[in-house]
Amino acid sequence: MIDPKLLRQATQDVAKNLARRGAGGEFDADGYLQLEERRKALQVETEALRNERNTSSKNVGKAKAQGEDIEPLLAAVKDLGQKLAAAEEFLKAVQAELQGIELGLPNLLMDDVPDGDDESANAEVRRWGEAGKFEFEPRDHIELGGNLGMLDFDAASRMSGSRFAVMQGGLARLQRALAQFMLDTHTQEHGYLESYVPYLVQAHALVGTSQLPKFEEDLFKTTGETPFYLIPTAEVSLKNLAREQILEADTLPMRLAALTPCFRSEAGSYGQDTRGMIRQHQFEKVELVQLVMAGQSEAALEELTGHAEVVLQRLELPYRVVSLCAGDIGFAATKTYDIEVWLPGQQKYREISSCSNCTDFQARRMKARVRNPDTGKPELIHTLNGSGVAAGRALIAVMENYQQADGSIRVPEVLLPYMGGMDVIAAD
RNA sequence: GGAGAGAUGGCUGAGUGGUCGAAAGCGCUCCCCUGCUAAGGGAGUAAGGGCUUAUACCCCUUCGAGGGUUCGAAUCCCUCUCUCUCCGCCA
Repeated sequence: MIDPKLLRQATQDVAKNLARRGAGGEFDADGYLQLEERRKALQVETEALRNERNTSSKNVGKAKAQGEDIEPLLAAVKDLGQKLAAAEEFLKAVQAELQGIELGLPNLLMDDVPDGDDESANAEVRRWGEAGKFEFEPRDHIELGGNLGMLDFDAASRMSGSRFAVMQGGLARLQRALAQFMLDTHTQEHGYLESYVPYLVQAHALVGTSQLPKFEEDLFKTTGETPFYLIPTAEVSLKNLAREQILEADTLPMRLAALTPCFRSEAGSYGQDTRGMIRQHQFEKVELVQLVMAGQSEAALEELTGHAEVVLQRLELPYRVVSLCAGDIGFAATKTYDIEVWLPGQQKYREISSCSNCTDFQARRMKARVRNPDTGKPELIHTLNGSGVAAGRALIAVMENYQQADGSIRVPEVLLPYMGGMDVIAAD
């Protein structure tokens, strides 16, 4: 949520910033200001009425204590209650309407976010590694996995439908090895606290991280009296650890990491990446989260992105980092770097990590604060997150980049300790 | 699933209809005292919002959540949620 104070004091500036997002940034500034005018009038009126009622009631109490006749006092406040109730109802409605608007507005963009409508306008920041030269025609992961007999989409679809995969044998182990390696790297070298967190959360947690109310269709939801949502990313669970907390300053920056499955309904992505494991309803991901003091989030974004890059560097996977343009950047982010890994089978760079600075946008929704040691006052923290990285996509990248002419897959050096002596994944 | 107990400020914990946003303690901040340290004395210390140039004053809200009774609710009534203990079941 954008700071409501900013929203009403610098409405046109906010509108201008949001407009950079194109389709996602619609904001009826005039309508908002009108509504805000009504809110102000109603709130002032309501609070004045409440003040009157409170004072009167106290006088009743005093009079009663002194044994005076309270009947005239009671008569004086008789119709106050009704007026107050009516005012409160109006105010509540206007506030709800305002909040609805506020919850639907995306975060303000940082100035250095490039202009543009879609991913074609994303700006490449840097490249690492040499996009694979093969002495043979590289296969994609679908063919590789199928030939190995370790990747089965048919079996998955028979029980679960499309966008699921079954992996077995060396491939299943390779994914586990990747996840372990990533988690170890981040916890042992980058200072992240390994965390096991709920995979099912309630709506308010998702409102906090801003998947709700706007993006409900992307989520899986359970039935029952209190519905649960399956987390689309561990970002939700990790960030909500700070929900409704006033953290001590010396606990920041807080670096949190978790390996979890992620569940996405992929509504609206019909026809995109229907083949293979790129876009699944369920996938494993190591997520990195940082909770920092305001003012430190810009540096933290660079750092966190670097942490994700280390994983790809150790795996010797070529990648590039792009800064997402205004039209492509996520709802909660003020700035996002995507890390795209080279996939020889597609001859393309594909997203494997997305690292975002969400400033105080989510913290405001979650009421996640820190006590500023200088002022003694609570202030909103800044939240950041990034994949470190998506295990399913890392598996694809390893398969395609480490494939050999005979269709076997070499195990990357850094994964050997996790593979129980297996250095090549080959068909039986 | 059954029975019982509970939910109050950063923490512990008192408070059963009216100057209670809330005793006391801990913690924290500042001051005093004392060679240092320890101990001691004093003062201050909830959050959110409104108004506002203002982090000043003033006002409103909040004692798990939501309803209700009342001129007035932390306190009474109803519903819900969560936590703890015991039993049952279970990985």
